[in-house]
Amino acid sequence: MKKGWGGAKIQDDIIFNMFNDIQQIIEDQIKIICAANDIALAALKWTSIPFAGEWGMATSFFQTAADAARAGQGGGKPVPQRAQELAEQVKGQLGSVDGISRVEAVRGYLNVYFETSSYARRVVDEVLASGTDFGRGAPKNERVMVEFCSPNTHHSFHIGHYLNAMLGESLARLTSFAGFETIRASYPGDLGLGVITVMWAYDKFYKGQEPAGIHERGQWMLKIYAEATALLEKKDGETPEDITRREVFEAERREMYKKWESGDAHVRALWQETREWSLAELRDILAMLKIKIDVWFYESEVDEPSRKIVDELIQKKIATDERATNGPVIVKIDELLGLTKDKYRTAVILRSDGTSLYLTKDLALAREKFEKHHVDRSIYVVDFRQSLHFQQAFKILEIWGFPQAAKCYHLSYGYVTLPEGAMSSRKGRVVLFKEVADEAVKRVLAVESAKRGDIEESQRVEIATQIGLGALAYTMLSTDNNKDIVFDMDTALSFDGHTGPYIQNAHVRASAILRKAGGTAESGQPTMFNYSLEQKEVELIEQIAKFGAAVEQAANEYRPMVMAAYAYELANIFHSFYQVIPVTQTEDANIRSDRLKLVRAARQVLANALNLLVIDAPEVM
RNA sequence: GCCUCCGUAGCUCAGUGGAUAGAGCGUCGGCCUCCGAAGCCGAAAGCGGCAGUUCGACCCUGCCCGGGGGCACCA
Repeated sequence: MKKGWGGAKIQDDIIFNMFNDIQQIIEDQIKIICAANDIALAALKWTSIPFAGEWGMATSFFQTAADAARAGQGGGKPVPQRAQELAEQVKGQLGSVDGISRVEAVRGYLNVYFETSSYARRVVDEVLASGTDFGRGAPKNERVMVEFCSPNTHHSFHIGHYLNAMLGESLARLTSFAGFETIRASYPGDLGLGVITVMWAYDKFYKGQEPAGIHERGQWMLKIYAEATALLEKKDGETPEDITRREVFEAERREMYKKWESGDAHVRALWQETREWSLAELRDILAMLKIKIDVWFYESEVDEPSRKIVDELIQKKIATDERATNGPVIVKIDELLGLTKDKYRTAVILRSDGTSLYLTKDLALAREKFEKHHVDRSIYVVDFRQSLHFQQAFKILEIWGFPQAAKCYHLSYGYVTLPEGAMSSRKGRVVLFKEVADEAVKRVLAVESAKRGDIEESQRVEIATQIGLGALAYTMLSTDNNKDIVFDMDTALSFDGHTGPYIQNAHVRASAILRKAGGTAESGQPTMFNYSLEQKEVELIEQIAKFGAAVEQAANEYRPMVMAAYAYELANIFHSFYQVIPVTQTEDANIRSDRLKLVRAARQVLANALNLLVIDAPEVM
């Protein structure tokens, strides 16, 4: 396990969690054989056999051989050679096991091949019996809160916010599916200088001119922000008049900030109105993305209560009060921990003027999450620039005495950059999500109309929306979160290859086969698989069986990308299967029935995986 | 200076302490009288550098080189 909480290490053998009874029998036998031959067996680690087309599990004897060599045993032979001898010895003495077709010893490995028919039956029947619950983890008795989708108000929703939303929602679906009780929380930043800047410019230059549409208004506010920033910014070659004007503007903005803080009725009303515009846009986009936030924390509502924790931290000798000398209240984290090098450094938790900071609020909010919402694990989906902030916050929570601090996790992610460089709200150079989404749907619709003129228009639009958003979602989730995503419109909206639509298309093809076969034609038949399965069938069944392990890994490591990779792999195998394995045209009725079941199972797992990626699974496209 | 993330094929990205390092795009070459070609099959091409740990390192550790981010009253 690379990341995530300190839970149990993910075992490779979870891949075989449907068959761990068989694995246990083999393991017990190996132990008996080794004991009988006076071999000190090292811990057995099982992996899947890395050769396509055959299905089984493997373990190596390198560690056991190395241990023996270190102990002066093994006759001084090279480790690989000795490992091979051990593998052969075990193979020779292993009795026949029900469900195992054959065993081989190769290059230090013991390969145990499953008897194909019985495993195919188990996998396919399990999927069909569980349906949308296939792959769901057992209840973990822990409550997880995922805080995500926390844009600042008074700006429009851009693709950076969209990346955050997709990461958070996918992660929430993953933790929930893996068995954790999951709460989705949003924490919009609805105060601060950026907010005041927009209000000032609106009030002074644009009052009452706002467009009616939710998104038009959001984009319009972004334009105002960029304009206001330009007006307030020092520039080269300013005339004295320019400077005077700029200073007057700056004074007006400061004045408005003060009025906001003192609760001035006009400024507060202006704030409420403009703030609501942003929140309305946010709610609209969340609805479009099928994201339901459970708990809303507004920065403005955390601000005042957060100051109360400062006294407590001073009392507990965690914080140092320097206000007597016109200083702030600080926490000398490194000093408290006795660290000599700069690591967590010193954090300010209250300005010298008595106002709170981002950190103050996050500390107060964390306590509320723990005490009021009884959160055991707290995940923050916030970009990587704030990693020091969260390290400081988590460390202070730990010193403060919250055991949950150990289970706080900052899911950081990289920038969404444009081919021409970084986005910048201040410069107004941002790619707005709504524009991209509209363009995506438009492009898909063009393809759709050309290929599927037979589908009626209203349905075409619906499908195009599913495919367009699927392409965007997959672009966001298929790169690991610690890397920047270069957002190129043509790449993000491509529908070929390693994309969301490719996976959706596999689901569509599976649906088409089942449709053609006529509903549940195969459902009354017992699952047999008592014929010689083709390589692509075995590969497909194997990938289906790995779904539960992928869910566990993605949830445990907080990495939606793991699920994105799994889903692509499954789609890829299905497409290959589709190409070479006839299903509806199979003459043998029993084989046809089994293959239909396999297709139904594959479609189910594709749908389950897509759902975890916040992507719809259409039946036609 | 300190902390942190990153460096894998021309480009964008996966991946593993051990059996042949995988995809997509791009390039080149095949496949629609056969469940939909948003597809399939094939070819060329790769682990930044130097040490160390280990039976075994692309993976772990240290250093170096190259790039991003952060470092007391922004969020």
